[in-house]
Amino acid sequence: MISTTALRYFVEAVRCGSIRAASEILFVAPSAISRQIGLLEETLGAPLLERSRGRSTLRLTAAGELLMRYAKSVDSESRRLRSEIEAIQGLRRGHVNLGIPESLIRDFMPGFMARFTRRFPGFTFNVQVYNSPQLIEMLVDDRLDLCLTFGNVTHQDATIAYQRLLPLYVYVSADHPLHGRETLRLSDCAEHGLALPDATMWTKQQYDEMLAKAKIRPRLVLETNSYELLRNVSAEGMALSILTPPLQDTQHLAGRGRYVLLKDPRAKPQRFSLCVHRGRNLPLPVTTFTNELTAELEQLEPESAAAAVRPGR
DNA sequence: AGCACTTCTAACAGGAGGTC
DNA sequence: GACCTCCTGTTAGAAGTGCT
Repeated sequence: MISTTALRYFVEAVRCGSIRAASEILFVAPSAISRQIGLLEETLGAPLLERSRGRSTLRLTAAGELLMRYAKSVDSESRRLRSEIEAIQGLRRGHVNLGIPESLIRDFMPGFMARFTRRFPGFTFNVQVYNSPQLIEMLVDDRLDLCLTFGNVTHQDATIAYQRLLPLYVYVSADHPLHGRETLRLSDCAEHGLALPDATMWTKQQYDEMLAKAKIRPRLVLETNSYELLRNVSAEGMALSILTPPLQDTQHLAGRGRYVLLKDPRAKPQRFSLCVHRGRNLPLPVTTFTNELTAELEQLEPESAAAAVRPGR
């Protein structure tokens, strides 16, 4: 019998590329994950991962590929089961108070909500757009049912329903000298103008530390509390900006520029989380919405999605 | 070569469930 | 309720690997 915990750990380790990274997502020690995967291998009688110490990433064996396929089918079946149970319960109406950061206004959320309301036409929404720390405050005050945030969630009354780590990218306009590069390092950006978040944004401190560690004093062209503006001034060629990739690999999100992976040891990936109020008994419609949202987010592969965003129109 | 990062193993702790 | 067993977690230390 395959343990669901072990299967969840295995999937997360594969998704993160390392047991260490998975342990941060799952909030358990790396040894616990290693042992669960070891027990899975013992149960199935075959190695699932090609491990190597150091900084190389985990690789799936043939048996591991089969198990990943099995895990996806289990996930798909459980969603189908949930859907059928919802149909039995007649769950087609409800209201959701949702909080999202500005960067999701055009990336992912509109498409997801449209798909969701096609399935659940009786649902209505109130969507509030704020910075991540403000969203958490609103969540724990019960002004929101759930919220999506970037950055570490440290509030003791907020609990994380889903999260993943997103690598950092540099947004480069079509006519910029760095436009053709496959990857960039922080030192590559040093001689170009940068547009960065201002002090009201939680990412400012992270970026400041990152640039300081790289011994780079950026030529700051613009500071703002708007990620949309950061992206748009970069698209116009005014400056480079450091951003997370779009969650959805739609061409139109690339605009006039492209996202180039920031491949630098000092560039730590950003945490992207779906949060709910700890201990709060959520209404069934909100739980349904949360489950659907989580399921869709889990289907997304942000790194490949970002790589797929090619130089645009 | 030294450091940082990672995985693995052993020892131990605590919770849940079963039995008396 | 007390005791036992099993499961799953943590911590500490060893050892391998990659980067500078």
